[in-house]
Amino acid sequence: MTTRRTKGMEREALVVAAAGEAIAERGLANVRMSDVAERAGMTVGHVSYYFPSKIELLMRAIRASEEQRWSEVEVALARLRDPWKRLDKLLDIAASHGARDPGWVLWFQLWLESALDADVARDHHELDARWRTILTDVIRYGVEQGAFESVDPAQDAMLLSSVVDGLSIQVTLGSPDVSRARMLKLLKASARQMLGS
Amino acid sequence: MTTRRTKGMEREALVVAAAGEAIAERGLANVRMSDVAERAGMTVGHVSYYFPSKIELLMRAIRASEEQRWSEVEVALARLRDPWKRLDKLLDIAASHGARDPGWVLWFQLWLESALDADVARDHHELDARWRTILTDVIRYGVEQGAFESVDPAQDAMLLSSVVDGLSIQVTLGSPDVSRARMLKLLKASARQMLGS
Amino acid sequence: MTTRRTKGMEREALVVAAAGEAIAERGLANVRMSDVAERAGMTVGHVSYYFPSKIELLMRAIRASEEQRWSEVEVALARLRDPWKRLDKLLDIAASHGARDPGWVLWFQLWLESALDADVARDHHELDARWRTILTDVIRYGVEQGAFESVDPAQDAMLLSSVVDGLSIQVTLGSPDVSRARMLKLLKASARQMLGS
Amino acid sequence: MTTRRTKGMEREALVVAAAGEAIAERGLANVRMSDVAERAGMTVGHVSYYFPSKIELLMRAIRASEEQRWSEVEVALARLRDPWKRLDKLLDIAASHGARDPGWVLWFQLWLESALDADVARDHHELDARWRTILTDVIRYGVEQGAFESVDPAQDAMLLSSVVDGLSIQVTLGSPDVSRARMLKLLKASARQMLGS
DNA sequence: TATGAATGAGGATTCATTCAT
DNA sequence: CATGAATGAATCCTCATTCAT
Repeated sequence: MTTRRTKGMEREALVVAAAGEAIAERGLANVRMSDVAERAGMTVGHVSYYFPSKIELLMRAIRASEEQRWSEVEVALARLRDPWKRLDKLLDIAASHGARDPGWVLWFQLWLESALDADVARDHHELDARWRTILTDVIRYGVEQGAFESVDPAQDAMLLSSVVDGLSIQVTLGSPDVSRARMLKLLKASARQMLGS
Repeated sequence: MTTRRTKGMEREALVVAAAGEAIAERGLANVRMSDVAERAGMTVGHVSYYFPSKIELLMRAIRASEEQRWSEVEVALARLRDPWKRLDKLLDIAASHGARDPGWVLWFQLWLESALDADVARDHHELDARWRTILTDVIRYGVEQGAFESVDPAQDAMLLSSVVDGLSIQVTLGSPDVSRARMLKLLKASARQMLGS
Repeated sequence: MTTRRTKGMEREALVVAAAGEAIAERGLANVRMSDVAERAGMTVGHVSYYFPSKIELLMRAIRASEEQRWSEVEVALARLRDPWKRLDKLLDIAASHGARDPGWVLWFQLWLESALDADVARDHHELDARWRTILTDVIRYGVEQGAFESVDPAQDAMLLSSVVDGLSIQVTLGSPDVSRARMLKLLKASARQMLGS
Repeated sequence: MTTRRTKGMEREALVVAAAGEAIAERGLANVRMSDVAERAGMTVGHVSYYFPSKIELLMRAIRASEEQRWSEVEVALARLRDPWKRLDKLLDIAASHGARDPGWVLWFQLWLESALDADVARDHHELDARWRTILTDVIRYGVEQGAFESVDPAQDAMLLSSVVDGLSIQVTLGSPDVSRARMLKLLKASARQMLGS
């Protein structure tokens, strides 16, 4: 049963997804409303009908991408009881999945735009804080379970997520020096040194 | 004595510097040839005369910015004999100097463009490798002096520079959670844990 | 008792009124079907359902506005027996009521459109002639009553209504030189010089 | 000798003239930048190069049209010594020259826009005041020469120019009741009644 | 009747680049 | 070397109108 309402929402999500893909591939500045429209299988006018301004559409796209990854994390972590496995899984999901990882390219975009526009910066801080909260929670869980040693979980999360960012940049850019496998090894080693008892 | 040649080079450098500033402030996509021209005190036509294409100008600007920071590093490190002081100084120069640090905004731009364009990616790797080489050399020097303990200086440089990147992103974006002072403290602590004997 | 028919007519009138207000405030060219719809408390689709074309709606709006003022005149004049009072009252109603008087802004619009479109010009002449007829009748009434002296009432009406137009333009545009009060004084003085015996 | 500068000014004037014609013929809202460009024999981009916004171009066009008529008046009046001839000549130039008189259609446009936009209103008042000043000066000249009788030349100018406006509207709209000849006769009669001794 | 999603033609504006001077 | 007028393609956005529900 396809009511008008659900149809509208489906198409809206379609547009957001199309925009996300396009930005990850070509970069915000090079994405045309017509590219998004074409990808979403509708007319330019209609994309504008949903999203009156280009920047608005793009912000939505980035947020949608992150929300999807968050729920992925939630599902994955809920299954794991062992603190180390839980942490490893989180790093696995959060860190870049390889050259041109769309999610990470969106972050590159977000960093740049945040540096230029205060409104976007607010959005960035929110998204960023969310990831750090997730990591902090995982660390706290490990401490509670007696598996991790951490005097300041929030600070450790900050440091660890910085390493995730730094190495993911390399991986996303296809650095010859850092494969995804090596990145994960380094991340896990860092985590063990930081939290291991 | 101002020959035609030196005059030409001066103006060229002027244009490159102007472009760098403009990109750091407004972002590559929002910089117009006329912005650059205005900043450099010349006409659009003349900027085009020096740099036939926009993208070429922009790449030059980023490279010039980095080269300046490298020579800054070279001068500063040459004066210091103590390995820890040398390392601290390097981190001090390399890490972000605060919200909207122009040099770091250019890196944001570079990461993004590298993800989208293979030619730019090559340039990025070169610039990035250069920084890592500098850090590796500093670590090796510390090991030679008996001050640092490092089995794999290149790998430690990779990890440490990742933390620099990750935290500098926060500082450059004016994160309420990471001031420059706190970032430097965290960086030094990380370095000590990593290399301290 | 609200039959389907009366309900339809009510809503149609609502749309026409909304259109009139909108045009007076923003000008025909800047009025969107959606503006009218919003004002009338219905959807764009529904406004289009009543008025298949935009121009048609707008013409209707102007005519409706004038018809309302005519009946206002009719009611007011019927009560007055004294020729001078009747003339003064007519001038009072017909002349602009101040800066941005909606009725007069619609006339500005009508003059412009009439100059560009022969169909509209026909409508304008009709509306304009109607006003002049009303004025001519008032003058004739004054002559019959022995109060006015006029060899050619139609010509006097033409002249007097020209002054009304000319001064009302100033008042509607908020000219610092002509307040509504001063305009009325000038109008009455002109009338007395023209028709006074 | 065609320098770059004079060439630039010529083309700018060309654009302004083209815009004026186009607006008078089709109305501001229906004039496209491309219409103006085509008329002026250049590209749309170039018209925008001279006039960054449409409204700006249009204001310039109206002002240019009036300035031309003012200098026409100046030349014509300078030749005439007789006060009545001078006044008649002014009315002759100022009043509408027939159906669709381009200058008057521009005034229709100006009245409308002034009612909707305060910035335009300021411009209108300035243009309008200029005409009234010219008329006032002509009346004062007549009084000085002992030919006219006027207690308040400014007020008489206001009234007379109102009649000019009111009748010119009729003539410009091709009213079957007012030919240009009849308008001029009425205007001169009004002037004589108002100022005649 | 009433809705509002969808269309698609079109318009203003921007801007890198060229080129005559 | 230097200018800046001129180009014209490209792009975002608007909006009257249609039509399935």
